[in-house]
Amino acid sequence: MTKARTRKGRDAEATKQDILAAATVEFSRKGLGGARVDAIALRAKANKRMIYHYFGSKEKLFTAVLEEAYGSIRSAELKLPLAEIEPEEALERLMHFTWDYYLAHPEFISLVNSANLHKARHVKQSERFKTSGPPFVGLVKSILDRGVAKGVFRTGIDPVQLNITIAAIGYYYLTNRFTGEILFEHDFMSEASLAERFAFNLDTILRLVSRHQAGEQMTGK
Amino acid sequence: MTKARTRKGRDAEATKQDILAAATVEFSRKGLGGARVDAIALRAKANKRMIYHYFGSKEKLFTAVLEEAYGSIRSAELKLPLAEIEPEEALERLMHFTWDYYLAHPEFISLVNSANLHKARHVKQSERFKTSGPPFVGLVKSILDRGVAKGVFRTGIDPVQLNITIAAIGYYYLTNRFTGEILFEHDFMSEASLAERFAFNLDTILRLVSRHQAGEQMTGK
Amino acid sequence: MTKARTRKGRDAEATKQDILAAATVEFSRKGLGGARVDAIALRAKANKRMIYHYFGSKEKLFTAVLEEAYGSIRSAELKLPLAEIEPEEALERLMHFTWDYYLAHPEFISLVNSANLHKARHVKQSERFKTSGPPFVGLVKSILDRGVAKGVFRTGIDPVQLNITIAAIGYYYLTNRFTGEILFEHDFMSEASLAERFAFNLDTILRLVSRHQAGEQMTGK
Amino acid sequence: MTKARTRKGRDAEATKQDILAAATVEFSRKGLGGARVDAIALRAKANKRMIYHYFGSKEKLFTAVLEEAYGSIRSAELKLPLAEIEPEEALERLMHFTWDYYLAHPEFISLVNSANLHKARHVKQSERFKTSGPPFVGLVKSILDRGVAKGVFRTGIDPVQLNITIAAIGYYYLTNRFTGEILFEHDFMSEASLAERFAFNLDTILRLVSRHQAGEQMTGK
DNA sequence: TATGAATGAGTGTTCATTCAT
DNA sequence: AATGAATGAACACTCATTCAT
Repeated sequence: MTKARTRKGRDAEATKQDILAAATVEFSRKGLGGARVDAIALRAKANKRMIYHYFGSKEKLFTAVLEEAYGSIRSAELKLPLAEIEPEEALERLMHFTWDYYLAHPEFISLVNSANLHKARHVKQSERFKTSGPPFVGLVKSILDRGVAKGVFRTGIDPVQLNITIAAIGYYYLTNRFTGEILFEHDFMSEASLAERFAFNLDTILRLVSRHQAGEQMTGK
Repeated sequence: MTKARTRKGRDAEATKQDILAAATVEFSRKGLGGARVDAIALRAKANKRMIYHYFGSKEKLFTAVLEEAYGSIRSAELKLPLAEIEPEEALERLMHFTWDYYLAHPEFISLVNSANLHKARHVKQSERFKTSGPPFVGLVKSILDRGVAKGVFRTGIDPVQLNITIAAIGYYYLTNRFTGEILFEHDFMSEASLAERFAFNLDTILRLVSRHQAGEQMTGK
Repeated sequence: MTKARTRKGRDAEATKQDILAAATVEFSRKGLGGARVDAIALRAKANKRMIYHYFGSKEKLFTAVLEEAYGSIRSAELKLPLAEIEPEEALERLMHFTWDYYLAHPEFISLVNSANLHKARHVKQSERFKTSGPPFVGLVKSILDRGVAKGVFRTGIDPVQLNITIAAIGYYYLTNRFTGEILFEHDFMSEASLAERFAFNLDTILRLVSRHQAGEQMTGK
Repeated sequence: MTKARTRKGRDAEATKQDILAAATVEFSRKGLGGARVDAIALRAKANKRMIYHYFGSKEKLFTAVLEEAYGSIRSAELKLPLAEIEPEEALERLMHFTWDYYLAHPEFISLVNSANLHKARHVKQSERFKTSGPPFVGLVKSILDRGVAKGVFRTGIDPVQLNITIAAIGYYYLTNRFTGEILFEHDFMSEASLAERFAFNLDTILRLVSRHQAGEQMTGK
């Protein structure tokens, strides 16, 4: 309401965002090499020239897309109210958040793959990544610390490794689901399959961090 | 005469292998969209026309590369003498094999990423994948079964999920090491880091499958 | 009120002049085809739209630049007080003026080259060139006439040809100095080289017009 | 006859020459910035891709054109049998050659202008220019020396300056003929005008080098 | 079997110019 | 009078693929 913009193209910031959104889709679907600037312009309903006006080049646009993508998950993560709840539940919530974010933003996974295919060259060039503020691993570390203090988590668990493992067991399942479905002759994306996978992952992590192991199965399906 | 003919035939096969090897490198480094047929021909020291002669098109060459890559890891895996050893050690050996294979064949990881970026379209088109024989999950399943029978592993563990997790915790660490090193401000590829990661992964899996949990730490660093 | 209006009017004229000056630089450096409207606007610190407002198009701006350039040398030439001095010295002064003007305004030479690359199409379209007043050749003609009357210059010298030659021997040296320095392995722009060239040119012209030739060398180096 | 080439495009050297010839025309007419690669390909009846295959880039093609252009005039000049004739006539023949070459190859003049507009950057990059062999100024120098020895030419004339002046008085007239015709209201390219100009130039040079001056006019029209 | 030459359809990028305010 | 936003056509250059031998 407040933003009674013309919406017919004369809004610089809106155009820029349209391009960024379109580029996110294209890059995540085709990769950096396979994405077409023309296709991005078409999808953004913007003139191709505007892409160069606002972003300079295809590569710089890719960098901007990565900045946006990492920025989004980061700020969403920081909004999680994990400090106020018990460490066991906080860990579960964090895993839920990660898993749900991957499911809601499949383009994020593809973009991370693309970024790494190019050895994170674009991320390294970025200014915005340099000022990324508090260490990424902070959330997990504080949960671990609180769990140890409470006596429910083991000591000596490296928060970086745990962080990576939490990401890995969700990420890998989703990004490689296409070859996975062929190799394992298993449906990866049905609601039941997704629930099953999340439960398995939660179990994996809880067994990894718990001080005492509670029998055959720790979580119900 | 026969010799000359044989030599010619061998050269043809050698050319084909050269092209395949060169394509493997190019596709893994640049992705399908970023790889260049010219670059592959140059690297293979073959005439570009030979690529079309032997493989038909860039996409079919990519398919052939994937077939070769999956075939290689598969046949290496099948050579593992796991049936003859205790299940606990067999599991550890399987994890070692997976980890070492990823380290020795980084192009395999990139190719799997590329295959999935394209929704495994090339894998689906392949004839050789259809006749891939015994289910991929067989190894893990038999180890699990033997461990349960022996009383050292829990019952009810899904071998598919376990298989995926074993792959995930190694694969993710390696494929995303470039962005990982920036985000976590951590060296991912030093010998110590690699050893630490493997130990952590082994610990993760052992805690996941074990019937009894043995205190604070199951494996030494 | 009047002041404000006047100021605005002045700013408009100033903007126009800024654009013209910037365009002169760009066109002389890059040629018509190589000059960029953006670069001209940037250099003039003016909005690109102003170029179209004041000049209509890139080509018309080029025409305006040529008009300005020719107008400047013309009016400077007309200010020379050659009628009051002896013909020999007048000729030398005219040559000095031409040479110094070329040195002080290297962009003029480039613009003339560009104008001729386009077969003087822009000059022909110009209104201001049509009303260029007295024939260009007048100065040289009157000097020649006075020299003949005084008995120091030969008769029958075509003032048009002489005019062209005076321009040629300075112009060519300067405009082609870059390839010249390579071909002749000779420094063209040092103070000594410039002085040497001017002396040679003066000698050339004096020998051409003089009635009597005075031995081995007419002018000192 | 010996070259029974297919002439339907399968001759690499012929294609290369066609491109070079077409580029010479385009660059001389439009300048480096104004020439279009498409237009060159069209004129050469070659595929645009071939330009890049053989020459690498537009700029490198421009360099090749310059090399060819300078090479041509140079080798033509070297074929002149000037050593066997009297110095006076040799000088006249050299001037004739220069003048005729400019008339027969107007593109050469334009290319030299373009080369200098870009500060001879392309010439400097060229390998072929570095091995240009005997000094360019040699012809004029040997004529001057022989004239001095014979007693018909003055001593102390710098062959470099003379060389430049011989080129200048022909070159300038031709390259700037378009603006010249407007400024001087004079036909520059009629047969009579060309003859008049050459006579004037010959007179200029002969008066410049001669030991004794022979009255009002040295050469007949 | 092998290859150098050739190509049409793109591919990222830039241009002079116009629109809307 | 002045300007930031936008555009379509063109630009230099590249691609996967085919031709001719």
